[in-house]
Amino acid sequence: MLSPSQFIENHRPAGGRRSGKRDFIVDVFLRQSGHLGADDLVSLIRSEDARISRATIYRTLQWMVEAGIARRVDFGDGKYRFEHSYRHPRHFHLICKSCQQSFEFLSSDIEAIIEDVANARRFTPSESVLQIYGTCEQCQTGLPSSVPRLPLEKVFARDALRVAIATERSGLAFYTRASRLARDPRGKRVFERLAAEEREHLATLEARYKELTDAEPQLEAQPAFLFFKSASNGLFSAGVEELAAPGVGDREALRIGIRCERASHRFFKQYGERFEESEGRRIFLEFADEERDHFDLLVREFRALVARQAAKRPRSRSVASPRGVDGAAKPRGKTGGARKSSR
Amino acid sequence: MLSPSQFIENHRPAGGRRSGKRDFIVDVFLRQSGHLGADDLVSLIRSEDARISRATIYRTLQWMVEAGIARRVDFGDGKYRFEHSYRHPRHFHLICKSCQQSFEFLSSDIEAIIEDVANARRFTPSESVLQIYGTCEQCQTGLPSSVPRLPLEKVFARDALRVAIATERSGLAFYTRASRLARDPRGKRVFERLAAEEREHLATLEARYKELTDAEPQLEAQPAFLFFKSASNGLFSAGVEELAAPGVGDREALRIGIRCERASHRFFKQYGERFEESEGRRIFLEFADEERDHFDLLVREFRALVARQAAKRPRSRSVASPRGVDGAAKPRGKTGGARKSSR
DNA sequence: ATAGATGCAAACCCTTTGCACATTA
DNA sequence: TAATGTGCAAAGGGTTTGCATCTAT
Repeated sequence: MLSPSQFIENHRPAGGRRSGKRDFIVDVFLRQSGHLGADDLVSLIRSEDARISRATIYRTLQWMVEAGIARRVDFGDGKYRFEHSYRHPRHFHLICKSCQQSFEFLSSDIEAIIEDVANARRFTPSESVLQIYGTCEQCQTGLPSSVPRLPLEKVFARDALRVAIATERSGLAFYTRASRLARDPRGKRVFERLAAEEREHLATLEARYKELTDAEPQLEAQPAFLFFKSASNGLFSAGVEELAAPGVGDREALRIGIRCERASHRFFKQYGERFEESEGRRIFLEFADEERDHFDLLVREFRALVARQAAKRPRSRSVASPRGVDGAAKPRGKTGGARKSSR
Repeated sequence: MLSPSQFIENHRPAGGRRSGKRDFIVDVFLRQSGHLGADDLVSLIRSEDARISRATIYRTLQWMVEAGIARRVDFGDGKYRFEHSYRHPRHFHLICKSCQQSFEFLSSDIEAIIEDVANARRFTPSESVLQIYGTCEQCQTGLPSSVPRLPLEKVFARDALRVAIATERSGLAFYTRASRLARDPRGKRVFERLAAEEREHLATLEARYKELTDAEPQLEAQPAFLFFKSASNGLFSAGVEELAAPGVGDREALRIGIRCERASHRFFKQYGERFEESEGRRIFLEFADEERDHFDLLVREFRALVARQAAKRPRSRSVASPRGVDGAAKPRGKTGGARKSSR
């Protein structure tokens, strides 16, 4: 896992030269957790006993933003705030108008809609800002928060694990059911094998989750950071239901599995990649790889099944070949048998 | 329909006194369609040959914002812009970073998620800002837009009608199917009657849609303003599918209808109410009323059915009474028959 | 008569910049 | 030594405000 200084080194642009003051400012800044105004940073620096001019602070903030170390956010009150991106993914904000505190969250569903809207207008989005203004719990009740705020980094990892676990669970349900339904003995074995794998992964993930929450007892009580509603019941839930439909044979089951694994792979890859280096990112990317492996296995199996069926009934009706994990139709291997088809 | 001056009068706060200059500024401002910076408004005023000081413009803008005539928006480039709210509902923005043009849209799905997120944090939202920055079509292709931009007001009305029509269509499908399925002759008649009503309303809405688009040939080509994805296939679509499930009797059908009508009523009411006075708002609110009428009819019918069944089989298993249109359990009328139940 | 609206210029706030000086490679 | 970073103070842009002067009610 990246240390703060490695993080800075990775982002330091070429051609600049080093300076103790800048390093000091960056260091102080990275140690903060929330959003700072330029002025807040000046006071921080001053309090940590260093005499650095306001202009340098501004220039360093700009430097950090350009380097990708910091993000500039605008809460609409006429001054900019800055947040660092070290183990801190891009996100949206809830902003309390009365105490100016802010809370962070991320919603994959909102991001998906944003994509849709932009597409509909043929607009190429580069960055989206969503701010919910209002009154926070404390300002309303007057009571202090019952749970102290933990660093976002941990909550993020927790939520990433939760999403992965939900997906794994629904995957397990899917393969268990599919293996029960399967008629073809070879297909049955594949589903059983996948179910076993899911069970194992699930155990690993749950252990990791336990480890994380044991180390930080307050962690489970923290409010959510990731709002991945469409994924929160597991990306295979729909597939499980589809299995229940009458007339679903081995081939259909494979196809559904392929679709779910592809969707799942894409989901975890997409989010993993857009996150900053962090445990959450690692969880997403590792999981994406696993899903890709399952995907590949299922596709191989699908091809084999089609080949066997074609051998039995050479004139059977043609079958669409599953597309690759990234959506394009995969060039068919030498397995042969499947015929190109419409629909 | 409200005229601009009525609109202003409705918003004018008590206790102020009238002034020709302010009136003039407001008038000029309301005649604009996009977003103006304070300075743009100053130039506009100057070009319309009036010598009004910058300070007065700023003060009037503030006055309008407080009165609800204008909204202040922040595109993140260090200056505020203002948009009026006359026939112009709150919305989100797509902002082109290269030409600074902005495009407006509204998504009920995003707003629903925002609610969820705020709830999860026990945060009381008062206002949400969503801005998608990026590059617009023209700036990318270099070509001028093929369709000239029409006033938002018309696009809004068009989209409101589209949502209403989709709902009406799905409602028609629902009642047609339900009437075919119904066993009880009285239930059948009710469903038939509702299907007939839907057909009639649908015709009215479609005529209105045609009228609107005939008057403005470019209207249909305008990009969408309302992104009501979850509603765009009609709020009864799920209900139609549920009817197809095995074992759905008259009572279940009524129940599904009640649920759909309630959801539909709420949806149209909620949005209708939050829109500024406009044709779109009227469409939403009128439609909400219709849905409420259907809801009431179905509930009466449900009670009657339960009563009849109870008379036949006095010891039948108990049945939940449908809740009122606003979600709370309705106080039962004198119809009697239905027994309080769990579940 | 008096609260409220207007004009002018100055003040404000946050941020950027010009220029002389210091530092790093 | 040549390019880059720093400090200071001044400028910048957008917005607000104090105060004297009008003007509606």
